[in-house]
Amino acid sequence: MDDDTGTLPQKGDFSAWYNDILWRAEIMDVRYPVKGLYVWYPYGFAIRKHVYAQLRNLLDRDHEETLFPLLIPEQEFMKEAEHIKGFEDEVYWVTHGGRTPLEVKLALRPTSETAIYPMYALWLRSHADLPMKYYQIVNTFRYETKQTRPLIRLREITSFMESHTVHATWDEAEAQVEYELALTCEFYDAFCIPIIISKRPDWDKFPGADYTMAVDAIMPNGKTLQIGTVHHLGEHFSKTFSITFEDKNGEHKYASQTCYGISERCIAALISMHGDDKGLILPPISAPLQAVIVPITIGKRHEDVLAAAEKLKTDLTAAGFRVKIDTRDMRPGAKYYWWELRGVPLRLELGPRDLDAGKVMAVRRTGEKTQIELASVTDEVTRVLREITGAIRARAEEHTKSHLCTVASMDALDAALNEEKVAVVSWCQQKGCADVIEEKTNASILGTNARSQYVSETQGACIVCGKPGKATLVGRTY
RNA sequence: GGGGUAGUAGGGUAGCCUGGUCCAUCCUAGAGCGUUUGGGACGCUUUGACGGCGGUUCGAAUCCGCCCUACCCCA
Repeated sequence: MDDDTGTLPQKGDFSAWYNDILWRAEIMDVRYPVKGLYVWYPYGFAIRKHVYAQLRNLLDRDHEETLFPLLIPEQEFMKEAEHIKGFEDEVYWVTHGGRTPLEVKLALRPTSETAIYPMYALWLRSHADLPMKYYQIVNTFRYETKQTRPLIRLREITSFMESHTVHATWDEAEAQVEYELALTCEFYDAFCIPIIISKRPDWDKFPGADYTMAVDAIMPNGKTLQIGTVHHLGEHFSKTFSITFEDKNGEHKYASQTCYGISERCIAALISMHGDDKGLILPPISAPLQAVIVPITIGKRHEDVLAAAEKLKTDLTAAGFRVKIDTRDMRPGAKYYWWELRGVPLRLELGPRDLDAGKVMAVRRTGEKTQIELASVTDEVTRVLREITGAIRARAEEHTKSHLCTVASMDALDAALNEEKVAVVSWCQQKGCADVIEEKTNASILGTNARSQYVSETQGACIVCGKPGKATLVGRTY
């Protein structure tokens, strides 16, 4: 393959690859003239639609979807002290209605606790109302001061799923945290994205939470991307917002709460984890088009081939697949590259030769090329798409496994990080030792209590002070 | 938070210091016509820009001011 034909940067240059593929594959347009705000192209939005449909399916098992306002009055926003401290530098304020200054400033939600919880206080009366499990998928605004990146660090998060649950006891809320972590695992597994769950250190938890469980994925360059969080809020917010209920004995008690969030970073992970030098690779469940039919129309067989392609499309569509025929006036080769860039999992090439043989050429985005019988095409496509999903998952797992290692000294940690790996070290859980680790390695403590099939819980001596420590993830982060 | 560099058509560049053109230029970019079509075809025709607002000037992509945006470095 000629070097000068591929214009997409190699995936090894991940940052350039990522920026380039977003517009080449028509996912996001970064040219909107406000910093940190980006535009979804229709193709990108179609991917989003399928990803979020899956998220809704999972949540709808036992949550209910709702919708709260974008604007939050200042006095509500300012109620919970820790929460304010965490967000006040990043809040956009609406100060005017037309030309009239507002008496009460209105915050554009950076997250919705302070919009939702005053209403929860009104809605919750009795233990019979519990548990309450609601979620919404909305945009949120944060005035990011660090460098913004499409889908990753945004001033308008366009697709923030936030779940807010209320429970009678702290233990029930804790069980809910576990349940939502399990949902997250299932969600990411559907898109073949390996994740690592860990408990964030205290200084990195959500402002106003008892503790934060975070979900990270390892990007191609070894940096981690936080793609989900579940927070146990304890009674911080219920005390502030008077979210109380009458228990069976008639006593008034504060509720215990959780919140849980996933944003369009999940799509950044989807793109980054699976794509290659040729472009996107979309797991079939997320692909706007699961198969594209490229008719090879030569000479007088035009009509025969097109008719056969139409029938093939009709059969596959009836079987529930998302399929399109590419009838554009382009050479077939150009179409192949076009759809490979956009990550379509399966290409079906249908020409006169195939037609005579009663077959169609099936080319997988993951590499293999086989002939399948037209007579049993829906069964074959079902099987092939399942195998493609399996191949994508295996590749992602291999990548994640190869970017993780366990080390026992600062030097080894530094070396591992420079090899673009995430490391597991023993750490005594003292802030002082964490500062030493973070400063010397220019990396971050991700968390403890790691849960991953790739990381084993180990006990050992803290790599800084030598006291007994716990297995802790350290990595460079986005 | 502090500092630096930059913004020219769909994308990429030159021009700017030293203000003055009828056509600036390159492309896997756009539009049109024709010949093509089993892994990125070719010919011809053609469109299109100086980030925004204001200032200086007979005249501004070029000089000045403010703003917006992007990228890089340092905390």
